[in-house]
Amino acid sequence: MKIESVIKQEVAAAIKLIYNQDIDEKIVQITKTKQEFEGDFTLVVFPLLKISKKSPDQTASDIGDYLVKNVTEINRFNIIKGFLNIVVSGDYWLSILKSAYVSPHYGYKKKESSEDVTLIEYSSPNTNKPLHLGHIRNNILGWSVAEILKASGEKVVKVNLVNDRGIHICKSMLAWKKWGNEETPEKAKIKGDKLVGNYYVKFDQEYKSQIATLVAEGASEEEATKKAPLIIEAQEMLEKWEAGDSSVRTIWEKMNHWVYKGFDETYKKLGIDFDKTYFESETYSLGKSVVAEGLAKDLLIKKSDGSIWADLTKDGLDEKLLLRANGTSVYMTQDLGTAIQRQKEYHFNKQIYVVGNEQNYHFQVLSLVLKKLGYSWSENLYHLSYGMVELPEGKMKSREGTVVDADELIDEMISTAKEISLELGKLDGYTPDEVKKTCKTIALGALKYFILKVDPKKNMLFNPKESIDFNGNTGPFIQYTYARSKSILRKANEQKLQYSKEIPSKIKLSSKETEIIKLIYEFEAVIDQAAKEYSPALIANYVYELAKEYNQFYHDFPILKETNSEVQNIRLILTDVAGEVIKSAMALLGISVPERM
RNA sequence: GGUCCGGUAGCUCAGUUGGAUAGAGCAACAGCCUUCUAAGCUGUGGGUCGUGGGUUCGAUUCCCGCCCGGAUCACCA
Repeated sequence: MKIESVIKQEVAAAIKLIYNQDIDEKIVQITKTKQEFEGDFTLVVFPLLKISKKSPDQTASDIGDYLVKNVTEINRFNIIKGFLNIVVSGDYWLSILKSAYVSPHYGYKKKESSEDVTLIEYSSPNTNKPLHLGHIRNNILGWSVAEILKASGEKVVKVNLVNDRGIHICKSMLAWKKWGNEETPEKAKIKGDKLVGNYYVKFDQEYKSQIATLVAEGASEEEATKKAPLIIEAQEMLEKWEAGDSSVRTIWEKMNHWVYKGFDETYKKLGIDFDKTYFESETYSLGKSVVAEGLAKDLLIKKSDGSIWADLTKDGLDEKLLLRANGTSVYMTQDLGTAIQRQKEYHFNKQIYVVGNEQNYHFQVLSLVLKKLGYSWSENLYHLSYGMVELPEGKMKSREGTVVDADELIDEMISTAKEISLELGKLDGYTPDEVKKTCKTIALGALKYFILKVDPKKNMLFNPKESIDFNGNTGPFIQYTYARSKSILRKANEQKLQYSKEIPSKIKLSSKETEIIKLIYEFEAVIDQAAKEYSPALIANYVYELAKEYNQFYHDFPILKETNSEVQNIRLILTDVAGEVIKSAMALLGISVPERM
């Protein structure tokens, strides 16, 4: 049992004995003791004063005496301003270190997978443009949350829903057909997604100039936007696509194929993957029957033009269109359909959508409509909403060319990592292959950590210059700490300082050592908390704390110079375990740690 | 205007179910390479936790009002 729980129980027992009262364990508040005071756990005694009818200090001292007498793990206590600081014995922490060391996963026990399935959808790209910085946040968030959930014992299915149809793809297709001269990624020597993106931009430029011409000829802006020949042609193309026109479908398949190849490269670079990929071209008509059913049951309303709506005014929202007058579905219809389909397919316990906060309203409506239609699991849908990534100059705008391309960013990070590493002489004696691998590891570590350490729901600022910072609270700092720990162990091995698995049961730990063991001890709880809050940021900030603590520790105590072999042994074991916990924690963020750097 | 989210040091961010003197990093300044790797360590300065009220022994945390910033309120996805 966790030591906190033991203390809680014993405090309750103490109150029963001393003040002869039964209490609700909830009012027993056990927190971690602040660094500047002596102790490991702190009992806040204020809530207990009503029961004890004594002064804070007297109450604390009564309970403290009882604890020391009755709990073997508790050595002593001190009282400061109504806070009872409890000192847990070094032997207890030693035993924690020992059990962590002999367990196969060091820091935490991998839990048995439960039967509950969690579906997590992320990435969900459009196929008309390459991935950018915003997608990176989405992708690594989704992937990391999936890993965290797995670590906390859930069964997770990672899905991607590719938006491969619609007017935006037709725009790229049309521009390619008109001005592309049968260009291919191979001929142009660029990634397929980039090529398709270029034609999307081309379309937009030509379209704008057509609008300008029309406006010059006296049309209103609104008219011109609708009447420009290009947009009409694109719409015709979409209709042909829907009708299954083979020539349009052929171009569509060809260009989408290019894009997928490009996306796969980017995903691979980022180190993310999916268990299943859905395509909107296959799901876009889903949900129609559900809407029809809802209408038949009078849960939805039909307007005079034939369009079908959900009335959400009672929930404080507006009416929401579910089916157009011409019978075609909209975004919401599809999402209703896919949610129901996935429920049938996976019987998921919950489904998480990793989608930007601009769609908060959409997901609010999705849940409500499903509920209205009688699906009780609608409350198990969770929108993991994340904020925008902003640049120092402001928001990313594709029109103004201020979008940060995912591939370019990664490449830039890699070359910067290389520059800095060379400058510091970190890569001396590396083979070209090792150089490449290490720089990639560091660059991705920097990028991923920089993004994941921020609370998802907050908008975040991405400063390209400052993000490639390897000092302080950064991925490379943590990687560096791990590499150092490995280096110590290697050295110890060379010097035949073979440390045994036998941990002496009685040895005095320094306060720094105890701090590190406490952090290791917390790891499992942190994972559970992070899983509950879908928060990689929690893991990130935890592992930083551990790395920092450890860095300070081995600065203060040159382990290999230690003359007492028992102390040296303990420190080497601590080094080993702390390193492995850092590695496990970073793995949950999708960040690998190098053996050397 | 309605709804949702944010506002903590000059900047980027933490802050556990309400607890002690609100914490890191960057930037600035001053030190530390004969240790295992200085991508590091130590120290100094920097705060009316947007603001005004309320609840409480105790509020950055919970409730209400206001101010500022963002998102959204499409027969786009």
